[in-house]
Amino acid sequence: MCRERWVVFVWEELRRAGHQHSSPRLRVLRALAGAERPVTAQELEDELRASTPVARGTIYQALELLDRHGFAYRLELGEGQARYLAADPRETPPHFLLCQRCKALLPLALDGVERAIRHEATRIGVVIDRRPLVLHGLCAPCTARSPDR
Amino acid sequence: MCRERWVVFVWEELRRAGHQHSSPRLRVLRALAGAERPVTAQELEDELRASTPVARGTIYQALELLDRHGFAYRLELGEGQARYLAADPRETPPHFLLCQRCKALLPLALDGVERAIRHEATRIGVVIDRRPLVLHGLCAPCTARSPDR
DNA sequence: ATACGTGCAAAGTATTTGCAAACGG
DNA sequence: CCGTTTGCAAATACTTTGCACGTAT
Repeated sequence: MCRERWVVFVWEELRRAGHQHSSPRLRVLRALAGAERPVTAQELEDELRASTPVARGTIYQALELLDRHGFAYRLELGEGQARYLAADPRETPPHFLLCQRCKALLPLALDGVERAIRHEATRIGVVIDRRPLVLHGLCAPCTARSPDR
Repeated sequence: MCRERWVVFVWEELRRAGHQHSSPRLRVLRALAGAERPVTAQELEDELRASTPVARGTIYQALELLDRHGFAYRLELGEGQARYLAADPRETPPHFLLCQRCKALLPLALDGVERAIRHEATRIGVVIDRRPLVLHGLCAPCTARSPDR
C-alpha cells in the first residue's frame, strides 16, 4: 500500500481513538512510513533532527502509541535496542530472515508457515496474533560460502 | 532429557571446546538446568545468592558462553530484559505462546510449523536455525473470556 | 607457570519518567 | 479553557567492560 495513504489512514484512526494531532507525532509517523527497513528510535531521532528536532521521549511515546494501536510492530533483533516497523492492521504482516553472519534482514514469504500456525491455534483453542516473525539463520549468499569462517 | 545428564553433557562439551571448569560457571549451568521456565540473569543471581553469591558479570558471561555454543537460547520477550533457556543441540527446540493478557508463557507444539519453515528454507536456499519461536497471542483461558477488558 | 575465569565496581546504552510549558480541539 | 502532548533532563534498568586477583590445568 502507498505510504502516504497509510499515514492518512493511521492519522485518522488515531484521531478516532481519541488522540490529538500534533506536528511531532505526525513527523514520527511519516519517518516510520518512509523507512525501508525497521528503524530504531535513535535512527528516527537522527533523521528528524535534520529538519526540526523531536525530543527523544516524544519519539518513544509516539512509537509506543503506534504499537499499542497496532500501527507499528516493535521488533527485538537482539541488538540491545528495539526496531520499529510500520504496521497495517488490514494487511498480512511481513516476515524476515535475520542472517547471523552478515546481519542482513531479508523479507521471507511464509504463507505455508502462517497457515500452519493458524491451524495449530484453532486446534488448541488459542489466539495467535499475526505479527512479523524474525527467523535466525543464514541468507543465500552466506549459505553458499558457509564453510569458511 | 534428564537435567543432570544435560549438565554433564554440556560440561564436557565446554571442556572439549577449550573452556575451563569452575564452580561459579557450573552453578550457573545447574541453575539454568533447574529452571522451569526461561529465567533472567537477575533471577539466576538471586537464586544463587541464596547459597554462595556469583557476580553478575560472571553470570552474564556464563550465559553468553552457553548461548554462543548453542547450550542456551536467549529469548527477548519484550520485558526489557533477556531470558535464557537451557538448550540441547541434539533435540528439537521448544516453542511458546506468550499470552498478551496474562503474560503466561505456554509450550506450543509446532511440528507443522517447523516443517513449513524447513520447506521454505530449502526452497529459497537459505539456512534457518532451529530455535524456539515465541508467538504472541492469547492462551486458552484468556481467549475464552476475551471480550471483556 | 600460564592462561583463563571471577569479583567488583564503574561505564555504557536504551528506555522511562516527572514536570512545566506549549498546543490542539 | 482544559486535557493532551512536548521538550528537557534526570532517573532507571539491563548489560558490558576494565582490571587485579584467584584458580584450573
